[in-house]
Amino acid sequence: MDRATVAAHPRLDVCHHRSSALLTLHSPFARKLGAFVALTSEEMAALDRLHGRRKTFPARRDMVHQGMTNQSCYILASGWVCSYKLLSGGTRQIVDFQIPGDFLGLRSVLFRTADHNIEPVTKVEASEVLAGDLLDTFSKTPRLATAVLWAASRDEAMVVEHLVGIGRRDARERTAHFLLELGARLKLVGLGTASGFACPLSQYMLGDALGMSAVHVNRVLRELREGGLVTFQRGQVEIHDLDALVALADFDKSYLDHDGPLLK
Amino acid sequence: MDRATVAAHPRLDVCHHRSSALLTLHSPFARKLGAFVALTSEEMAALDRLHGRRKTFPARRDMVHQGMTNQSCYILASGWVCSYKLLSGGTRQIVDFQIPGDFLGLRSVLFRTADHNIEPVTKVEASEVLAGDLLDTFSKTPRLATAVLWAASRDEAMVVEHLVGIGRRDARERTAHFLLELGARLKLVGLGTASGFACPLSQYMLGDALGMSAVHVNRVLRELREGGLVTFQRGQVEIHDLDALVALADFDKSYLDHDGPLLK
DNA sequence: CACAATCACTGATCTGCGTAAGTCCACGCT
DNA sequence: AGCGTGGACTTACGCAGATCAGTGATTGTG
Repeated sequence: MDRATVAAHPRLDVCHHRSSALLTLHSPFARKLGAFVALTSEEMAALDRLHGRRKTFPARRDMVHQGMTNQSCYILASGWVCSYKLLSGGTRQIVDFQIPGDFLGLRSVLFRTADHNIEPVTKVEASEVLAGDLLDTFSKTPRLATAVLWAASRDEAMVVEHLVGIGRRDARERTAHFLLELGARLKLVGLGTASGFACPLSQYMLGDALGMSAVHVNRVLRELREGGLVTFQRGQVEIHDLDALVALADFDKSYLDHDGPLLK
Repeated sequence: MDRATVAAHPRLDVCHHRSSALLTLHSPFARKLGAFVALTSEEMAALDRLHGRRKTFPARRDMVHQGMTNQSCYILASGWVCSYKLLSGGTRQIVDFQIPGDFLGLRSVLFRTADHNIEPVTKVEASEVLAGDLLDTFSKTPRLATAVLWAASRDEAMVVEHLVGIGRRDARERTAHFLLELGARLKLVGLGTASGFACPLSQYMLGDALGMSAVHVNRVLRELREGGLVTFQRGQVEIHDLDALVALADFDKSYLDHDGPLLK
C-alpha cells in the first residue's frame, strides 16, 4: 500500500452538512467535543461555522514554525501532521502527531507566537480557524470554551504519557506503547482496527518522537517483529500479539477515553 | 536554611480581600489569569469566590492518587507539590512541580478520574475548588473559562519543554534547564531572584523529574558546581554564572512569558 | 538516647543506545 | 539508461548514564 493512500482514505473526509437537524453527523471534531459537553444543535452549528477556509498543505513543508506570530489554528480533515521543537544542536523532538479530527495550533493562537513547529507528514487537508473567530465563538457559546478546554486537557494527558515513556520506559516498552496509543487513537476516528493500521511514519520520525536514534528504532522494531508482537513494514502496522504488547508497554488506555458528557 | 521555611515564607500568603475595589491586589492566581484576559472587577470577584475551603496537607503524603474519582482541584497558597505517574515497575516519573499561585488537579476534574498522583513536597496550604463550582463559574463568567484555557496551555507548554529536555538534552543540559525554569517561575511569583532561590527538592526527586538516577543527579550537580555555574546545597540554589547556564541549557524563557492581555 | 529514616555523596562495574559508516532497495528525474 | 534521493536495514565501536554497593551526616521519634 502506498503512503499517499493513507491521506486519501475515504473515511477521513469531514462531513460538511450545515443542516441543523439534531441527529446529523457533524465533523469528527464536533463529535469529539460532544463526548465531553452535550452539545445543543445551536452549539453544533457554531462549531460547524468555525470551519473556515479549507486549505491543502504538501507533505514535509512546515505549516507553522517557531516564532511565527498571528497564527490560525486548524482542524485536520485528512492526512497526518507532527508538532516538534528544534534544539540549538540541530536535533529535534517530536511532541505529538495529529490525525484526522484533531485540533492543532491552539497554543500558537493563545500565546500570540508559535512555540513549536508543525509539519505535515503526508499531504494534508485542514480547515483554518481564525484566532478572532475562535475567541468570538467562545464568548458567544461559552460552553464551547469549556469543551475546548477539555479537549486541550486530553492532549495534555497524551503529552504527559509521552513524557513518562521517554523518562522511564526503555526503548522497547516505549515503542510498544507508542504503537498501541496510535492504534487506539486511529480506531476512535474509524481508521484502523484492533489488529492493525496504516502508518505513514518513517523510522527517522519515530526516532525523533521516541527520543532515540533511527538506528535504534530499527533494532527495536526488528526485535518486536522477531518476538512475534508487531510488524511495521511498508507503511502498515500489524499487531500480532496485543496482550503481550500491552503487558510489555504497561499500556492503560484510560487516558484516551471518556465516559460520557460531564457537562449536561 | 531549613527546608520547612520555604513553605512558611511570608510572601507565599495569598491575599484574601473580598473587597471589590478595582485596584485591590488579588490572589497570585487571579493576577496570573489577568495577564491573559483583562479581568473586570466582577470577574475578579468570581475568581475570589472560587477559593473554597482552605486546607492543609502534610509533606510527603499523597493528596490525590491515580484512579481516584470526583476530585476537586486546588489553588496553591504555600508550599510545593509535585505531580507524577507511577509505572508498573515501581519507578515513577515526576511530570511537574507546582509552586504557590499555581492551579492543580484540573485534569482530575475534567476527566472524572485522576490520571496522576499529587504529592506535597513540603507542608502545603491550598484552597479547594469544587468541581461543580468551577463549572458553574465557567458558565456564569465565560471569559474565565477562556482564561483558564490559557493557563492550562501554559502548563502544557511547560510539559512540552520538559519532554523535549528528556528526549533530546543530555543530563547536564537537562539539569541546567530545569534549574533555570524553576528559578524563572519562582521569580514571577516573587520568590527567589536572578541569583538564587530556596528549593526543597531532594536529589531523588530531581532524578524522578529529570528521568535519571539520583546517583547521576549527584554527579551532575557536582560538575555544575565545580564548573562554577550553580550550587545546589542545603535547600538553596545559587546561580553563579547565569549566561553560561543559559547557553548550556539552550534556555529560552519565552514560553513562560506573556506580553499583556490577548482578550481585552 | 538509641533507632530508624532520609539524604548527600562516592567508586566500580555493566549495558543500552548513539554514532559512524556503510549496503540495498524503490522511486521519480532528465 | 543513468542519477539522485529517501527510506529500511546492518555491523562495529564507544560512551553516557544505570545499577550496585557502599559511607557518613542529619533528621525525627518511641
